[in-house]
Amino acid sequence: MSYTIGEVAKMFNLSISTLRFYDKEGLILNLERDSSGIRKFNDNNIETIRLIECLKKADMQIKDIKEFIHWVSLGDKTISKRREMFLRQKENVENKIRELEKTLAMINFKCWYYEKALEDHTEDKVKNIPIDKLPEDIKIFYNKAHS
Amino acid sequence: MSYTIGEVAKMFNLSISTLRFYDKEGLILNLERDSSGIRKFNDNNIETIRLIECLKKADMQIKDIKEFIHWVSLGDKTISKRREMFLRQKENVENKIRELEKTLAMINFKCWYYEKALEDHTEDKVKNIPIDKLPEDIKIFYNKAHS
DNA sequence: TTACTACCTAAACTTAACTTTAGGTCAAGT
DNA sequence: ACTTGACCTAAAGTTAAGTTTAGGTAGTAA
Repeated sequence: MSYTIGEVAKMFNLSISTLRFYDKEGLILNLERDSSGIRKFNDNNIETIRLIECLKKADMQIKDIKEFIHWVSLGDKTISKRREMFLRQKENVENKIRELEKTLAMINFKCWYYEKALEDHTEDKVKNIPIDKLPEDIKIFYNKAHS
Repeated sequence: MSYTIGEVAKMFNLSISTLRFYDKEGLILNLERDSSGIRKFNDNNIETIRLIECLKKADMQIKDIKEFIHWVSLGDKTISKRREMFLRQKENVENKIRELEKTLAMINFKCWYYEKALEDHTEDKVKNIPIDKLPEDIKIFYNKAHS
């Protein structure tokens, strides 16, 4: 199975120029072309793009993804390096999830706060509720957001 | 209680120039100065910075945070707008967490993959295991990453 | 008095990750 | 024959979010 750049762009919701940019950066190993120079993406290339998207979500930089791809091209002698990279990224993403859960707690607190302000037609009342007088479930959000 | 810019920078692990940049952008309302022009951050300003950091983690842009802060300055008549903004951000962050959980599944799969490759001293064996022959717990990672 | 540290401003610079532009090829349809 | 649409390249441009630079003030410590 092989795909054109336009098909792949739609598949991943990336722009065509982004895919060309990844290719130019050397992120997509063994990307073949037809006789007139048009890129033909195979399933392996698709998996690479899925991986790139994954590593981008983990906030890895292109230059580091590039380095990883280079290790792949060096074969079995870099297995250990690559494993360590993924172990680091695992930590990374786990931390990021924890951070986002704190962020969500802050946002949940604010949602409650503005719900209350909307009921009261003013912010003044809810603003002055001391922390220990907050409803128990809301106090949990507040404390998580400030931890 | 009031704090210098250096103290606040340490408190949030931000650079001093970042805090000045936020101030210049108008993100910190009612930030006072002493007689020689030195910024004095009060508890309210500190809460604002905590909020900015939270909204940044939700991937909100400075210009949108600025808009929100502007709404705050307009008082009670913008309560509804502000509430809607937090409701959108809640969706946003929840999606982000779901995405990161998918990312984590991919990374967990890769960790297993390279663990196996390390045992085998080669990638060749693990690379050729068909999806339906993967250990059940690993198949879960694989499927989640490809969902 | 001089040195040090922490603060200040305005403006120029940086960086990553694309995106846009300008100009071109190629196959298919009318 | 010609137009359309999808592809191509190299190179310049964009954008956000800071960071750095250059030059200055103010309080303290030896």
